[in-house]
Amino acid sequence: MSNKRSFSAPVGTHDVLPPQSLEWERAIGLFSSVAHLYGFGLVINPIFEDVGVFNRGIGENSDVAKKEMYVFQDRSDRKYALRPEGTASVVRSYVQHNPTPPWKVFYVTPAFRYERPQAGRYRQHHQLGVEALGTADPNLDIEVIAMAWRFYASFGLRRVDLMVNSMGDAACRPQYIESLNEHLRAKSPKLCDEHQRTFSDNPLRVLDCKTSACIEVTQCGPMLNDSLCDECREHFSFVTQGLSMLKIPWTSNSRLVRGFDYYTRTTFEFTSTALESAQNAIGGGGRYDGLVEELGGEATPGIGFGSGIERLLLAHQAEHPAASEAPSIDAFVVDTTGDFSVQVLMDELRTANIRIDQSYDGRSMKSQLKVADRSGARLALLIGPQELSRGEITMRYLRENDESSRQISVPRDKILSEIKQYLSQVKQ
RNA sequence: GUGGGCAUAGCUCAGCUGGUUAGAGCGCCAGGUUGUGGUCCUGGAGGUCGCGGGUUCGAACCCCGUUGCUCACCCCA
Repeated sequence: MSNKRSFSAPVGTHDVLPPQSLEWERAIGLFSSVAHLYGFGLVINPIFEDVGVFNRGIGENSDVAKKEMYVFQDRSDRKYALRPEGTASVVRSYVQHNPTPPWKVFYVTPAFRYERPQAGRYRQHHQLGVEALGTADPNLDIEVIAMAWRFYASFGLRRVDLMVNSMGDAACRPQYIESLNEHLRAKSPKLCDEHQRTFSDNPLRVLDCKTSACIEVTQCGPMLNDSLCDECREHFSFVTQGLSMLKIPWTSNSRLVRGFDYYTRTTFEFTSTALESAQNAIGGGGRYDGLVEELGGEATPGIGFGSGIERLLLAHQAEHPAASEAPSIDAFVVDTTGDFSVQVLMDELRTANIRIDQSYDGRSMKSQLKVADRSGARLALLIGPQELSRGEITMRYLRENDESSRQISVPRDKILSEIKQYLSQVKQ
């Protein structure tokens, strides 16, 4: 042991190691291919931005901007923040590059928020998501939600609930907020302790409050979906009809107020009913028709969706506790000769897309076979002095039980076809 | 920002009202079989009992502090 002090990952962050990282690869790979099915292309943005991108983007009064951002100054005293979510960065890059709309992109990114960690909540978590800018067509809302739905299903999640709502737009929301504010002001002594003080900062947040006091007050107050203007009402009804046509089950939740200020019209959230912890939202999103303008671009509508990878994996684990892992290599080379020809053999097999591993440090055959077994490989390729001198390889079937047919001798130049044949036969 | 629980081997954990060389299972390494894994048997390595202080003849155990982990509130993914 060294006497140097050691380090561990910062609070609220985690190392993802094999074999668990295989699940990450699966989630990201699947998401990428589903996104391509819907015409989205990959966008890669910096993980830090001028702090203004997020302050203006997600709203200075949001909890995230007020107290959860990782803000820092670099050596030239510029003020930056680690991205707390994906959308604002993507919109910033849309404004900067001015691509031809509709611009449909997907991303996979870490996201940083300074919060106390707990089950399903971390200081660095990871999100995958899509953004589509340049059209207010409600068909796009349907596609984005349907894409998320399809992604969850193909990932293996069945116990997912979808809630949708409309937040109104610049025409009708200010009026609604005003009437809600009036209602809250009149009933303010009946609100929960916190919202008695803070309701006027962002009255919509009170709708999201889980205390019975606030629920009682808001229940008898004005409802968002009753005060939508005709355009918003029509948009919302088109989206929900579309979801029903696609047989995607949804429920309307007029209390669904998401945490960022930029949302307009459609908002939605997916929760996993398999998750027992308090953090059961696995993804969500909505329309943000004012955000591009807010970040200095031409007025451009947009809609997006984001999902937390950690929560996806938690939900998957909750639904499939004993999911088995596919072996990650095909054949394990057991070599007791140390001859260069073995290195050449492995090179040849890998070139032919056979996944090969070996053990190191000149261990005994018994010990190497033990490692071969543990590796999950179906085949062991034994090469000792005898095989070497005869130009043969002993191919041992590690997953066969019948002792009499457990291994065969294969000429060196037939080994590749023999391996391929065996693997294709067991893989189906 | 607030509150609860927990820190003993790589992992999961035992360790009695404080008592002498700190344990188990799994994992790892080796041997039993000098060319054969997954079963079995034997042996081995691996711990300043999170860290610092205090009480005591004596502390993994009691007290205080501290750090970390964890769960919940708030909010979110």
